[in-house]
Amino acid sequence: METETATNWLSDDEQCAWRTYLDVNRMLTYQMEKDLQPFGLTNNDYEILVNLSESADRRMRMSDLAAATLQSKSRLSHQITRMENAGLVRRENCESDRRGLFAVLTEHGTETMEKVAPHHVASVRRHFIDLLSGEALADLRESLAPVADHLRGHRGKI
Amino acid sequence: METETATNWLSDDEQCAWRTYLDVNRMLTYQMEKDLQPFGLTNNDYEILVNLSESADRRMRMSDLAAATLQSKSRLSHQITRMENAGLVRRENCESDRRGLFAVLTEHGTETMEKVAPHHVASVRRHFIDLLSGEALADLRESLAPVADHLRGHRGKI
DNA sequence: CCTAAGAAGTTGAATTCTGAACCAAGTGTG
DNA sequence: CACACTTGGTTCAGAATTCAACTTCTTAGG
Repeated sequence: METETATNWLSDDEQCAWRTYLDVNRMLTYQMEKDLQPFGLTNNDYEILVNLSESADRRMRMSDLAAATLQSKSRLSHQITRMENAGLVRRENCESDRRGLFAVLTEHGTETMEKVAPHHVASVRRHFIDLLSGEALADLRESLAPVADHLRGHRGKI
Repeated sequence: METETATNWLSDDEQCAWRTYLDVNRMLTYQMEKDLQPFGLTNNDYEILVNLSESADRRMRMSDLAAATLQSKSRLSHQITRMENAGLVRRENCESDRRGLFAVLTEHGTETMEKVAPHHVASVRRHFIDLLSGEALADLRESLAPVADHLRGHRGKI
């Protein structure tokens, strides 16, 4: 009597879709990183800058920023230290909760963001957005949104 | 006279699609990593194992493996060293080109692969494939394939 | 042949990332 | 109020990654 459940392997089509997805993923990340390099920024740096620049007062609590970027507190702490040394952000105390800190975009950080953003958008267009039809893009969003929701609800679980 | 070209910012829809894509990307990577952890493997480890196990004689030249996984030679070298220490692969000399080395799956590597693969497939299904309809999956593949081709042709360029 | 150029890999130092341990400050409960 | 518990964040040590030499072997030219 078979107790082990037979593995539900991926069909050829599924396999192919999955691999394509993985490939795009990796190559796109790689390319974005390359396109950011001339400006002395990494993908991580840029993501922090985006998050801060879109927040009220260009500031975010460390833990919110960590959650938003799906990084560990530890990693974010290091990351912000580096960006602080680069003059892009600074840490500021939180009045209402004295354990807390804000990461705040500096003037230089803001300028950097304004300078780099157009190039980054161009890069995103060139290597992704503009290669998809409007319909394909809409489909992509609709297909991926439930996946995103699923994964968001799954944080930290097995 | 304006010499600078106005930036072609992303529309709301484009922005949303792009962010969803990025989010799925990050969360999915994270989740795959977590699901592999109980087996003592990382995503990188697993990818190497997949590549090797699908190759003739369960072996690949170091540089081919590096190209296939989009890693630098250096990184792959370190990675293989680690996996060698874990008994998953071994290095073997190449007869026809004495500079060359093969990374070869060991018996233990093969067994590990056989043990882990079903769980990994289940994970891929649970967090991605099974959340998409067959049609969505086909669309995804068709949409992403040109992106993959574009990026493949772009390796290393600005 | 002999040499220069290039390809295959490795190595080592500097940087980044991870995970656990830690400190300090807020929260809630009897 | 005092206690334990949680939350916000940093720090340290160990592991992984990057980057720039460096070694060995191959190949192409003269």
